[in-house]
This record gives sequence, structure tokens and C-alpha cells, in this order.
Amino acid sequence: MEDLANSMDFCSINNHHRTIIHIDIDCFYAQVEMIKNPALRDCPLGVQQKNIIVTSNYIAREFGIQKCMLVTEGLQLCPQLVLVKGEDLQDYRQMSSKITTLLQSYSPLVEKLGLDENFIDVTNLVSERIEDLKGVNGFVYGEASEKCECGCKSRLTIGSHIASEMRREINSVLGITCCAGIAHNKLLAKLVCGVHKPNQQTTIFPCSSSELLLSLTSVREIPGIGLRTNEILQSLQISNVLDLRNCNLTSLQKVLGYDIAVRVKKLSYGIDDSPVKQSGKPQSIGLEDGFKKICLESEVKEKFSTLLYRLLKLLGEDGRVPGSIRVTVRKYDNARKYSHRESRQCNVAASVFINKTCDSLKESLSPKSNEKLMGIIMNLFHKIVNISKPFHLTLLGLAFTKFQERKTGKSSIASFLTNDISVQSVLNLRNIADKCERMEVASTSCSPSGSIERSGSESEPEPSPKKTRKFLYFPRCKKRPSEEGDESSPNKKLLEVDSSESLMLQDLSEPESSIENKLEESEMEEDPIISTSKEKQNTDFFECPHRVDKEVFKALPPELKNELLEAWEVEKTKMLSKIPNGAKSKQKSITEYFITK
DNA sequence: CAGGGGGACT
DNA sequence: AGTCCCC
Repeated sequence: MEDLANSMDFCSINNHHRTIIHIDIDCFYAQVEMIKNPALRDCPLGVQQKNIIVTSNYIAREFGIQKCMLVTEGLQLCPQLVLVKGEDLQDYRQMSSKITTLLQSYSPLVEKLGLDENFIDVTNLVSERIEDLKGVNGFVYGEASEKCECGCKSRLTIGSHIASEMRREINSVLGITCCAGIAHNKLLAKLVCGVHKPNQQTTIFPCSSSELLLSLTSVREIPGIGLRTNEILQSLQISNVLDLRNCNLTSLQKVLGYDIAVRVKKLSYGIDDSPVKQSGKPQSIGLEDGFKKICLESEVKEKFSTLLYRLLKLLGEDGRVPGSIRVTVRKYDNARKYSHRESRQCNVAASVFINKTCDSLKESLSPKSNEKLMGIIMNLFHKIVNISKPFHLTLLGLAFTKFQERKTGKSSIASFLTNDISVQSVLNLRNIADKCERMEVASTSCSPSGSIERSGSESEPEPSPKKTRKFLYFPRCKKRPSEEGDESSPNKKLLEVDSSESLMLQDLSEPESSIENKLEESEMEEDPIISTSKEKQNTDFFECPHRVDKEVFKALPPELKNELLEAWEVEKTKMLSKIPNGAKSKQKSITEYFITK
């Protein structure tokens, strides 16, 4: 009865304002292969990478063929199994991007998860359509009776129609079948997506979220709890979702750390506030090749040369120019330690990639550029592997990162900097605490100047802490020692010029007093642990991991509520200790500061 | 020869 | 740079 009361509470509150669709392509690689060769449709089909069957069509599944099964095992189960090589992801990538593009026409908020899954936040589209609605399309998980007054049932119902349209369009335009899950958050959308397979869709209303979570046989099935976290939980005798709910947060925190402990605890109740993030272009493009044994430098060169050739082609299709290259190596480890990799990276001048004769990267680079890159690659390789001694490698990888847009103008590095700084007023407490430490150091050598202006660009993406850090340090380095003797690139020069024009110094080298200004800017009106649903998602000044919607928080089981509050008190104290004394003395506690404000 | 990617956090 | 997560 207690549980029922809780789920009633979940239904009666006014917080399920989002509508999220999760789209999962049925046996993706196998479908692509069957499109390429329709004759395969009637056979049991497996897609093979090296010695592994990574996926199979539904005919093969009837024989018991499963994901990540060894080829030998698969052939034992099903001798007539047809195997197709799938190491080259080109065709899968292409189809994947067509699907994502199609989905983007429904909402710009599309987040890719691997090549075959997408989250779409259709909240806005739903509110446009809220006028005309009919019954639910597809299955409903749990009871469909209407208990919630907030309108989530109508919204999710509309969501189910949108999902149905998406699937129909994906099928008619691309010839691909898929499943969809419709829910008010990503966790539930993804979990419920797999309930009816293949080529079907399932909607879940908030009052059934508990039931869905408790239906899982292991916490490992919760997205976000991976191999490692699962092992740690096992050591606490936690294997199912109920175990996780019943384990007190303090014990969890000891083994997982505060952030993860709170996150998994919330997940066990079906709570997931994470936003659907627009995926955009990848931040890195890489290739790997695994093999039994390589122990000669000449073989290494050969492999890298092939990888580089293929990688440059991908790079050309992407159209951007990378700023950095990374080499990855896996050394043979007779202990069965799981694939331990080592990598080294260094910056590379953009000029290497720009051909004077042809603007397109699709054309291969000049032999000279190619040589240069191979030189850099082998140099990095030698940092990982001492070739004067015998070595045994089982994998080589190559990746380009740190992309910049090629065009100037809006995406030029200068305007990028401006934007970056303009959003720095939106920070979470960790960042501030973090930053304070560094500012104490920085302020000794930089002259003080005015405080930051809050620009109107509220909708700009929040800079990552890493980025903040990088730019914080940058103005103080006249010239960064370049790893491979790459001539300092034009962009670096640009950075130096800009920084000397005090654009950055203004913000980044303020005297200590400005820390207080930043704290004051936040103007928290309530307990930071709770937010109102009206509040914008991206302006989390106070990104405390268990900060939940006020109404959700009220409805939580009392034990969970208390645990969250207690754990937060402890964490807060830790964070406070990071703030320099000058700022700290002005306030008795962080919470008090924010609440009394 | 347990694949081949990619992203976030530390 | 490494570890963890996801597919």
C-alpha cells in the first residue's frame, strides 16, 4: 500500500512537463546489410567484426544467435548462418546520419547514442498539437487509467502519435524499421522502448515508472550503471532495483562517491532530469584496428599508413579541420586485464590539412603532408612503445580531435572566445570553488580590472569546466611548447592577440572580491536543493546532483528525501572548504547564503 | 582476434 | 591520460 501511495503521489504532481521519445533501430547493422543485399532478408544473418558477431537479424535470433557472440559459437547454433563483414562502419554511419537528420525535422533537440539510437525532446511539438488528440498509438505500459491531473497523459499520448509518424517516415523514406519509447524522461523512454520488439512502440505514463524499474531483474539493466558500477554494487549485495532503493545513501556514497551515488539512487526511482542534448558533429573522428600480434616497427608503420588513409577520407566528408591527433596502442597483456589502452596526443598545425590546389579535403593530401602526419604519428607511437626492446601489440588506433570550423565569421575563433566569456556568469558551484583556487594564483600576476558584464546570450550553451580552465591558463602562456615541433598555428597567434586586448584578462584575472560578485549574481530564492519547474533547464547555477523539481522532491519517499538532504549537507561542507577564506568569511554557510538572499 | 566507435568525467 | 559510460 505504501508503494501504491507513492506512485499515486508521482501521478498527482505537476512536473512531467517534458515529452521524450527514444528511437532504437532494430538490429541496425543487419538491416543495413539487408538493404544492401536484399537476398539476405530470407537468411539467418550475422554481422561480423573480426571474430565476433556484433548483431544479427531476427531470423538468426530464432536460432539463439546473440549480440557479441563468437563466430564459432554462432555457427554451432546455426550452421547455415550467413556472415557479412561489418568492420567498416561507413555504410552504417551514413544511414545513421540520414535517420538523425530525418528526426531533426521534428525537433532540433536530437541526441545520438551510438549509431542506432536517438533521443528526441518533442515537448514543444507536443504543446503545439495539444489541441487535437486521439487515443494512444501503440502499446501502453502498465495501467492506462488516468490518475494524473497535470496533463501528462495527454502530452504523452500526443508523443506516441509523433513517435508513430517518425517511425512511419523512417520506414517509408529509408526502409528501416525501429522501436520507440515515449516517456517524460530519457531513462524511462529508453527502458520502455525495449518492452515490445521489434518494430513497435511503447508509451509509459509517470504513475507506472516505479513498476517498470522494479520489473528489471538487475540494476545492471539501468542505463548509467555499467560494468564497473555494477561490480561495486554487487560487493554491497545490491543486485536488483529494490536492493538499490533500500541501500542507504551513506553506504552508497562511500563506495561510489557522492555524484554517482545520488545519481543511481535517483535512477532506481525512475528519476532522471538529464536534458536531451543536441549531438551536432562528433568531437573526435577515429579508427582502430585490432589484431593478434604486431611486433615490428615496419608493420606498425604499415597499419598506421592504412588507417591514416581511411581516416583522411572520413575527415574530408566531415569538412572540418582537426587541431590535434591521437595515437592509441593496446599492448599484449598476458594477464586477462581488460583491454588496457595507452594513448598520446599532440596538436597539429591546420596548414597540414589545407591543400593549396584544391580546397576540398576529399582529395588526398599532398605527399608531403602525408609524410608529415606519418612523422607525427610515429613520434607519438615512440612515446608509448620503446622499440629498442621487444614489443607485442594487439591494437593500433588513430583519431583526430579539437576541431575548429573552417569558415571565418560567426564561427571564427575570435567570436567563439567572446561567446565563451559571455556565458561564464552561468557557473555551478563546483566550478566557482574550482576557479577560486586558480584565481588566487592568477591574481598575483595580473592586473585587476572591471567585472564581467552579463550579456544577453542566455541561450548559449554552457561552457564546460574544462574549457574554462583552458582559457584561464592560456593568456599566461606566451608560447606553448609544441610537442612535435609543429609551427605555431595561425589560430594560436590569433588567440594571443585577442588575449592581450584584455578581453580575457578582464574576466579571468579579477581580484578576489569578484568571487563574491559572482555569488551574489546567483540570487537564489529558495533552497538550492529544490527548483521550480518553471526554471530553465540550462541555467543550473547550482547543479547539485540531486537537485530535483520541487514537486518531485515533495513526493519522494520520506527516507529518500532525508537521505538526499543529509548527504547534501556533507557535500556542501566539502565544497565550501574549497572557497578561499576571503570569500568564505562573508557567509556562514553556502545554503544560508543562498536562502537568505 | 572481445569489435569499433564516441562522449563525459577525473 | 585514463576510466567510465553508451551502443
